[in-house]
Amino acid sequence: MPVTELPRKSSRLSQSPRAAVREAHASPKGLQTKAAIVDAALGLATQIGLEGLSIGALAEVMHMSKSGVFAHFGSREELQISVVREYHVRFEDEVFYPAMREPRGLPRLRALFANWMRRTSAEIDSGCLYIGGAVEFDDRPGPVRDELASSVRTWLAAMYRAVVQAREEGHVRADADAQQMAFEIHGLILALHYEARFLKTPGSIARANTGFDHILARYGSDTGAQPSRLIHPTPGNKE
Amino acid sequence: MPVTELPRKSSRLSQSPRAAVREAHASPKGLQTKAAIVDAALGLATQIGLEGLSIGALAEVMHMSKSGVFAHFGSREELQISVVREYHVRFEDEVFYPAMREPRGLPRLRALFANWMRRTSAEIDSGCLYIGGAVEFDDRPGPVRDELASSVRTWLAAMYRAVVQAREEGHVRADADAQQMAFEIHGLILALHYEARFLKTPGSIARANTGFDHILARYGSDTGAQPSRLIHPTPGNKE
DNA sequence: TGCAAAATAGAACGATCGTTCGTTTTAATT
DNA sequence: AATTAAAACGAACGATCGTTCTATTTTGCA
Repeated sequence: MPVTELPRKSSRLSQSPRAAVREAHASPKGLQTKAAIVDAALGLATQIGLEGLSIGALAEVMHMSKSGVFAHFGSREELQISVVREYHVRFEDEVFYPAMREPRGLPRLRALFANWMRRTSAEIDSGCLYIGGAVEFDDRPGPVRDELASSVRTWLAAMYRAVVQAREEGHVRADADAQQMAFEIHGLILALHYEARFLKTPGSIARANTGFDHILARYGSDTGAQPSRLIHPTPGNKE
Repeated sequence: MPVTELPRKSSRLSQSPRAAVREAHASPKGLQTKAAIVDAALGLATQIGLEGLSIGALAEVMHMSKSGVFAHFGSREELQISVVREYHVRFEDEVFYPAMREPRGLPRLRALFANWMRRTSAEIDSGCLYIGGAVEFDDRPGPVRDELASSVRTWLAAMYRAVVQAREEGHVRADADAQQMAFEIHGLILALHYEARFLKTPGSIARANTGFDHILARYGSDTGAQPSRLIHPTPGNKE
């Protein structure tokens, strides 16, 4: 299974030709307000979903006319794609790149999960676009779904790679199934989002952290398996 | 934390007064077509979501007029609630009650998970209302959200109860945290739904089953921890 | 078989949606 | 300061939404 490296500025480089042409003729002011629109759109989309995101509501938030907002994207679909790309960039900056400063192996894997947890915990109020978008575009083919799936796969591949490296470093058992381990970790994040955001079950954050410890204990090499504490323990885990 | 028993005919008994009055004057034919409408609506809702469910599309599927369909419910919201109730009833019949025939403790817990897995596997094509609805009604208060959350909580409480009973029977460690165990199991189902339905990752079903074995191995009492095989192994787990 | 009631149809409503078009205002450049 | 292009506006479009109303058909019961 091929796992590609997360490119630093992939979001900007991989834009559709249409948007690229559009921005080639754009003036600084245009780019600035477009960025502001995308920012507001991201805020709306994480709350009411990518499908619920309407240009009318977005225009109202921006104190602009519908057509004024619309002109920056050319279609609602292009707006949705821009929102997904923006989310992807922020996710990278907040979760992926900071963890890359940790040494390969268990420290980096811990940092990836800790950062992921911190972001998901914050998203208990706002909502996660990768989770919400997955449900909305389950069986709705098209460029928005492709963009979403591509972003998520890139992130999960990074997680998988960290597990493989931890195995190479001898921090997890040599016979550990990296895909299996990444799958179980993914489940913890999803359960946290579901139970904390929808059901509002108290203690979900602590349970996700504990679940990660359990996974590490299971797959940890018999030699250097510390009692496993998170790099950056989130304050307020007890509730 | 109180865990209530799943009442056998709760769905019929707990209907809103408005719908109850309506059906008090209903003729057999009316109830019959209403059931058919709810059935079709459930099919649509699992695919495009409860929010995407429109009366117009539903009427087209039913070969009826919009107003004809509408009259059975009085509002779109009441239709959505009916769909959630129907989903709840089917979930009970398919997942919960069959497992109750298994003896308390580990066998029943295994059966609950196996049935849950079987249903979620089938829903890779159709979609799960409990998962999709949770995302759609994350922060959208109202009776639909209440109905959804109530149903899910009832089911998760049943799962929790099975874990507690397995602990009482000595099938899992006496110091095991039942809420924690139920949380981790829930995560496996969510990861399966996400990776199989949205990302179409091969092997997800097998990974969910393996994850359950890992959880049982972790929490299993040192005495009677069999190598853990599922009651009803789903055919085609390898892919 | 006749009669009342329930079930369904059909048309129309106000609202909102994404989108288009022509115009006007604003910004960037010479 | 003048010129040109980009940005924003405002009105309107066709479509679809949930809902309401009245009329018609169908059903269940005496």
